[in-house]
Amino acid sequence: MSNFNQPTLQVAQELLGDFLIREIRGKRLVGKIVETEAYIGMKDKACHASKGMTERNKPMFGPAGYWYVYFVYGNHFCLNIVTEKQPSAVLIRALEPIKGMEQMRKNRGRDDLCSGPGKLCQALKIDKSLNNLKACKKNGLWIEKGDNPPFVRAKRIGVDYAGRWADKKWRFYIPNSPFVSRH
DNA sequence: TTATGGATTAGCT
DNA sequence: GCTAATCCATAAA
Repeated sequence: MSNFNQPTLQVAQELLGDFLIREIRGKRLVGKIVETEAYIGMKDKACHASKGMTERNKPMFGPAGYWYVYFVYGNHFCLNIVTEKQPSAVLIRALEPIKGMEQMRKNRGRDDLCSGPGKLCQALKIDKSLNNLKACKKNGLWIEKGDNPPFVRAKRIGVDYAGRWADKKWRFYIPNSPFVSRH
């Protein structure tokens, strides 16, 4: 996946199997993307952009291919890649750790490394300093193409407040992977 | 200036 | 299965 300026559902599906690469002081942490969710436009009540542009969500109103990182529940960061023209993004929910597991384990303080949006941000040291930066090597966080695996689609998680939008099957993951988030 | 609640996680029953 | 923890962004006043 290199062009994020295309329909969000398509980006969310094509990202599965791609590699998320984090480079810190020359050291690389690598994970394969195994779970994503699409948040699409201002009508989608589950999407932060549905309330209009705010200080927090403004990266989604910018160009595709930029990171949208936000803080939730007083504890956790979530990593999204901005897509297409309308304010939309794909939430990266889980990774299969590929490289740099020792460092991830240090960052996390436990063996459960990347099986959730908050977990993978902690494992890869992703925080608001990356917010609204382009996904490229220069910024130390980018995506490289991998093989497209078979996947299934399901309802998004944690958005029950969004009414009928909560029923949209806009979550994609690799079935039977031990690395996807629980629930 | 104050109040509210969340795109979660960890720990416990 | 259930829920406390935790704090920033947002909305209300």
